[in-house]
Amino acid sequence: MVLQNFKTYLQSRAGVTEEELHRIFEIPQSKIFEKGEALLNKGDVCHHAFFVEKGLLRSYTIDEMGKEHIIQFASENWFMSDRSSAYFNEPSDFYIEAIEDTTVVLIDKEFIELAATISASFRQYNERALQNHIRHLQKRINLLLGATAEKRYLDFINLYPDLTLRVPQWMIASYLGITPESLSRVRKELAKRNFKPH
Amino acid sequence: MVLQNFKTYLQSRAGVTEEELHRIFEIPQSKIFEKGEALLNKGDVCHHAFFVEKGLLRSYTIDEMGKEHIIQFASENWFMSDRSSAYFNEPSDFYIEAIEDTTVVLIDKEFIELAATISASFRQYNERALQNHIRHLQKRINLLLGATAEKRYLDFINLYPDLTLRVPQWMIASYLGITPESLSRVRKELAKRNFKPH
DNA sequence: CGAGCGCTTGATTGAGTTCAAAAATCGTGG
DNA sequence: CCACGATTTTTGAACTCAATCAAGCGCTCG
Repeated sequence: MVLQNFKTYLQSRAGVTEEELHRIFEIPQSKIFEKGEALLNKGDVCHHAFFVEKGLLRSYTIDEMGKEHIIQFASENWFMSDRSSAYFNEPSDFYIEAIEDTTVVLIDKEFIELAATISASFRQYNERALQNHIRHLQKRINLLLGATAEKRYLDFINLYPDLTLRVPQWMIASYLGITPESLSRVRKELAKRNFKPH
Repeated sequence: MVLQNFKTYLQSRAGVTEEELHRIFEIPQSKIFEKGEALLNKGDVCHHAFFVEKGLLRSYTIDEMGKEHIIQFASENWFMSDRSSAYFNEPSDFYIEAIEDTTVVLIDKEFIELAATISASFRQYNERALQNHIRHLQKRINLLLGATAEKRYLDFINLYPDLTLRVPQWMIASYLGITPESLSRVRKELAKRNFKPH
């Protein structure tokens, strides 16, 4: 059976037992998206959360000037979704796209509800995840309000050391809210000051 | 009885019935904070959500440079809390303070749980509020990533026309992530271009 | 192997900050 | 109710960080 990461995740993170797992696992479908392929387009209603079994996703918006702003990355064992769109059944404001060839588990509302019914600890976990999401967004706002380009980058590589290697630089720049050129200069400056990532 | 706003709110927004209201209303306490008084300090665990019955609150952080960054405002019929701190029982990263003399309803976990037990529609409403919060944070991140000072300000007065009049300008500037001087200039520029708020 | 994409580097520009000080507004005590 | 001190807002000038524009390099993948 594939989806080993997802199973392990449900057990170790969400506290779902082996037995519950069997009952839950009737449902989930997996799907492979190629590098560059879209999982969700602006204007579509988001019907799933995507659990990344293997690979790398990004979500992003495009503003009136045609510029991309990356909202989030998701590599192995992360979820990606447009919560607002899914919850309110509204067209999404953003895009979700595969940065690498990516295997995802499709998680729809029925799955969540079933899992929450079957496993109390899954329900708790889900609530916890929501709160964590808020905390994460809050922190990002704080960084954007106050921190310089360099601080934002340092925070990023600190928080997501694995992503730093896999995500193209211009996408990291977009996530940080700076231009690729600026990021290049920040990195140069850090290197000069003898900063070694990892 | 005071707390009329809170009652009306529960009925009209959260769909709580008159009958349920009587059972729920054993609990909530109200409290008055004077202008400038702190409702929550950094480092404290946040044990309540505050419903603003009358008045105006702000939440803000202070960064390493000693600069304030305003997270959120809350006037009548809004909630203010540090969700993360309350949920995870962690010391809060931020401050909550009264901008005007403010009457708040203190809402603790027991109240939420009781209300959710008694009223199904309250439970739904609460979930909805959480999702809305996420959507709101998301939007703010987008603005901070892409928009100029002017656009951010226009968005603000569009979203919170009432606050624009009651909140000191330097606080709005802090919320927008710009200096008071810059905001003053933005306003001047808008006035010159014959822009009339309201 | 060549075209395109991503990264770097340089020169220039510009939005917003900083510092300073004046003008306007607020609030509080007499 | 007025007056005075404090806070807020405005204005000006110099400066700074990051954006923009432009060009070149190197890699990859078709």
